[in-house]
Amino acid sequence: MSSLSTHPEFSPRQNAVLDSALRLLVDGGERALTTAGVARAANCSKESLYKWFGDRDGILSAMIGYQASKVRTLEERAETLTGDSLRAHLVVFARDLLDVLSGDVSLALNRLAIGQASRDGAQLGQMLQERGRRQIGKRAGGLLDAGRRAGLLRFDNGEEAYGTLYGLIVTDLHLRMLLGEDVKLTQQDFSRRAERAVDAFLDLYGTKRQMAKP
Amino acid sequence: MSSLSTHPEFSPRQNAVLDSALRLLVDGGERALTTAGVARAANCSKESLYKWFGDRDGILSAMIGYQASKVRTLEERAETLTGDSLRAHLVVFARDLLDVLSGDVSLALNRLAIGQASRDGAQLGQMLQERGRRQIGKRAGGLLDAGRRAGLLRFDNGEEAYGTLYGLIVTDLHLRMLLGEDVKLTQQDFSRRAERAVDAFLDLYGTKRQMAKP
DNA sequence: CCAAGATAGTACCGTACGGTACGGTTCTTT
DNA sequence: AAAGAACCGTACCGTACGGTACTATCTTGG
Repeated sequence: MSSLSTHPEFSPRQNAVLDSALRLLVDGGERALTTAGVARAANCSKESLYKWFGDRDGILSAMIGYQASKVRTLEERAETLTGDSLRAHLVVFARDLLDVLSGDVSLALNRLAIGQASRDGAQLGQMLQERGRRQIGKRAGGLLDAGRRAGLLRFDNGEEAYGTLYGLIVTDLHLRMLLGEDVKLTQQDFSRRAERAVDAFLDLYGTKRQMAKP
Repeated sequence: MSSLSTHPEFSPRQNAVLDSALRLLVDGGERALTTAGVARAANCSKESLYKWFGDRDGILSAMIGYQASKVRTLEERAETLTGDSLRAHLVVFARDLLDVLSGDVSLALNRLAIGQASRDGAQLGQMLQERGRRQIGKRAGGLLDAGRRAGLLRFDNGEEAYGTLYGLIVTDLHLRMLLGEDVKLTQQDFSRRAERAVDAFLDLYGTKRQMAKP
């Protein structure tokens, strides 16, 4: 039970502790994330940990909230869209999405939340969903809406269109990385993957006929 | 360290034990999967567990191998393909894929493997990948190849085409379910989702022009 | 019927971890 | 400067779990 509702957040000192905890989680997985370990890594006492975050679950929640607050999705202004600029914006979005999903902190937190999903009624999973996907989904939604207003895209259901775009970009890559597949290997392919996905998406939802691949 | 290579598998009694263990895992998550718990649920002694499976990790590996051996992907013969029958086959495949991914045992095992991914060098994750996705991917590959031979599909890279199909079908649904989102809710949408995904796929890779949605 | 192996049930051991308590030190406030 | 709060470091407690040992029971083959 942590207060993650409005914007109380935490003090700089507490954020530093959360940073250490994230580092610990990334390096050693959940098994390494013991209260004693966090205290040692952050040079703080266990007593302070329990005072600040309540219990271990409170630390986990705080870690997710803190990380989400760090990864602010930059809201880009996309006016005067042309077919080419829309495609370029979409490709950038796709690359950013892939970069976020393949980040070690993101992967570690997703693993953590998935591991706890059957325990705590998916509290952490809901947080990740809310703070992570909703955020980046909003950015994509804005982009898609702008494309539609410019007459470049055609769709009725924005959520569905975004889902399609997401699926084309990510496919089963996220799951494979979560299962432990070497991330470095897959990262080399990101640019090509982003472009192919966007091309396919424009094939499906674009109003202008895309040029066929040779 | 378990011997999962060829086909030694396990005795009926041991399979029954693995069944109990899977039940336990599905009901209570990994925390509930203690050696004492498995022994109690299966009415066997801990000593037998360690004799048969070596250690706790051996039990986990055996569970994955056992479950994979149960879910045999039926290899369907798809000859004399027409445009309609190809679409029908693809829709069936999509539904089957969604059903498999949303199965409680599948979700529990994926959660388990993901939770261990940072620990054991992704042993379990590799097993799941190998036994799970490769299997169902082969079925899809056969279907796609048949479609291409019949002149109904056009693609150079079968893996890529399958990846696109997978992404269109699943999008981020698998991850959401792994994070704890209510599965029953999403299951209602499976038929529609399967059809939409296949339609989009045929839009991208089909040779005949699909009819536009009204 | 008996010996030998396998297994269930239980008791036991060591360790690791979540959570609490406490003494000593530093920082803040008045 | 004194008083008080915050905090670090450590010690401590209870429990839970992985793994082992032992005994009683059951099965099986001669």
